[in-house]
Amino acid sequence: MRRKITLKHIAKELDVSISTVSKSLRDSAEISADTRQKVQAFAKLYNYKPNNIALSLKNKKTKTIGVIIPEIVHHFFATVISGVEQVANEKGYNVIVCLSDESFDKEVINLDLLGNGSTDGFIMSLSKETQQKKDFHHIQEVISQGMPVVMFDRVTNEVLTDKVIIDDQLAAYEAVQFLIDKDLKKIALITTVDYVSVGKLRTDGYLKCLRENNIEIDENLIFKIEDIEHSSDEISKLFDNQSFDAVVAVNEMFAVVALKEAHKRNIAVPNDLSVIAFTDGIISKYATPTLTTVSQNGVAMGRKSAEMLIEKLEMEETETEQYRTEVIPSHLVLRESTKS
Amino acid sequence: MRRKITLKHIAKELDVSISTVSKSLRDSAEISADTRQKVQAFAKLYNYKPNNIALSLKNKKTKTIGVIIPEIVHHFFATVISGVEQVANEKGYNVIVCLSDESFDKEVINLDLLGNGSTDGFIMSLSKETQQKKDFHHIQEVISQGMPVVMFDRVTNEVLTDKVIIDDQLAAYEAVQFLIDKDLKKIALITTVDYVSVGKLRTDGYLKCLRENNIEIDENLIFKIEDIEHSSDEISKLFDNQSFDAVVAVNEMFAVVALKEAHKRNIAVPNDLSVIAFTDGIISKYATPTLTTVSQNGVAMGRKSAEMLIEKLEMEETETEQYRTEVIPSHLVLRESTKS
DNA sequence: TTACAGACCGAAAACGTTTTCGTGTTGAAA
DNA sequence: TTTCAACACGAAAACGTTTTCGGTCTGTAA
Repeated sequence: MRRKITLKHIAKELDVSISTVSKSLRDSAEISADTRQKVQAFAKLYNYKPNNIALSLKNKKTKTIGVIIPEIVHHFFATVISGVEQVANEKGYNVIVCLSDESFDKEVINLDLLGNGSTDGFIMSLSKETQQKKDFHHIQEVISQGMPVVMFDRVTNEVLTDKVIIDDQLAAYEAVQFLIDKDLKKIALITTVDYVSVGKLRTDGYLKCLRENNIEIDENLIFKIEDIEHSSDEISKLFDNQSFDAVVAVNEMFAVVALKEAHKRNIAVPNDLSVIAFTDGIISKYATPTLTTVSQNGVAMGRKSAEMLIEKLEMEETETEQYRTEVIPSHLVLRESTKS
Repeated sequence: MRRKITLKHIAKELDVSISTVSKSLRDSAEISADTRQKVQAFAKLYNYKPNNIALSLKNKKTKTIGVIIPEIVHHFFATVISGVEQVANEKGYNVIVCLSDESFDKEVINLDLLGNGSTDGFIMSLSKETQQKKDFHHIQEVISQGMPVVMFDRVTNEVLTDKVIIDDQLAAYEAVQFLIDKDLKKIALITTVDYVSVGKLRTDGYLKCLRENNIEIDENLIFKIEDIEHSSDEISKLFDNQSFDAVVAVNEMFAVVALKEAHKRNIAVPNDLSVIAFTDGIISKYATPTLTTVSQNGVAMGRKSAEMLIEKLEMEETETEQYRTEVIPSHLVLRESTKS
């Protein structure tokens, strides 16, 4: 097992100094063409590659960015990582992924661990628990130590960073307006509990749209679901007790469950019931009928996040503390679950 | 912006040597209780944390493992990462993720990049292109430099490593046998082109089972699809030209497309047609009807891969070159697309 | 008083780089 | 012959750790 070869090995073998080897490999004019050529040939032969760790230590840059997300088994987050990876790759960065599992403590641990030199900056989306606790000291901490942070999707205004979001409120507004334009008035909303920021915003958009269309808000049509596990029973109850001609769900799963419930009760979609889901993921494409959704372009969010972070990283330390919030456009993807 | 504090800073501030600080923090008996206490207090106050990069350089260990997968926007791979992350976390390792995008070149680049000190070992699943080219020199390369590699799912026998797989052939066999036991004889197979190792194995299992049940093999019922984009048209053709009473698909997407095609033609599932898919992912759960699948426990594969890799990493360098292949059990998850 | 043990601490090397600054040699110009 | 520039290379510092090996005290026993 050939061990990794270092400058020192080459130097000893060729009976020159380490400096000479280093300079030769970087084609410094300081070194004679002869020596340069000899060193380069030798290096190539033994497949020399500089040690990343040593470089990181020297340059105080790791060329890696840390991504901390609640979970990866979630199509949206997977697409975001994919986007991050694309531009990271283009710009010569590595991506190190950590999962918070929706836990505040794990988020703290991850940030702590990676914050000590492992990465140059962070891209993150808050865990549910963190959003609930409203405790952001760990994020503040890494920022105050000079690490740029970009937050996406689940963000907070209590800490100054760059942000990448979709305009959830507007998107919900537009989805509801779309339904109203089809002359649907009794629109149910299946959403999450309020502390999930995006759930809250989408609910706000829903409310705002109804209000502006002078449609009375029926609290019974707003259904807050805590966890996805029991969503089926819960949604069944909604169908039992209420009548409505459209449903907006804040995620795909809720929407599909509603779809199935309608199917079970012989309610025809989209003729008797229209359904719109948030998050244009894989489920929507393969549901029966396919789901009309609000696109939530994860790849674009990931790309934009990475671009913003890398820009910060490579900016001369001019210290112009400017924080931007980028809004990724979203639009309705029309499919079979709504009338055309 | 407080910059990161180092041993040197503490040393200067407290007017002792760096060695003393280092030893104090590790509670060495060499240092007087007084000094120790003072240093520790100071370190705590300024939230000192040792620099990971410096430690990596010194210890020649990074405590990170590299994961290289074809793509992440794919539920199965996401679950694998999740599994890897779980045990990595337990054992104090970080996970750095790279995507090959099914490209041989990107696989080489990633391996190359991370191989130079960034990670202690690799967990990977081959890209399609790599499987096609059968060129594994890049993997051989990192191995010969002393980095352990664990391959999962898409593996090759042409390079000696630990492996984690499911017995694809057996799983396919069992799925087909299940259908035969329900008295279904005309069983179609929707699979991928042969160079994808798992597609090949599943096809083999299908063939073997038919043979052993003395059912004549009808080549027209074996349908190889190159890419998922045009699968819809292709599968439609299959329905046009052939008649069959069951379908086995090597992935969820193919299965759902078949489901929809049947729906369109008023073929009742499961009464007139049974469908079984490979890869028990999120689509199967939400399809209509829900899909009976061969479970492919990604989390378990990820966990096992990580365990094997870390074991190798922490093994005394006894050089007992033993390579194991672990088979993750799979089983049928019965849902609505097959008769009970 | 001498010697020696123990307690306490610091210098320095090592990990693998890059880069600055010297230093010695050569050749040509004065 | 002297001087100086150009050329070719090496020594050493720096990044932040850990650890080995000494070294300097103080106090105690011989």
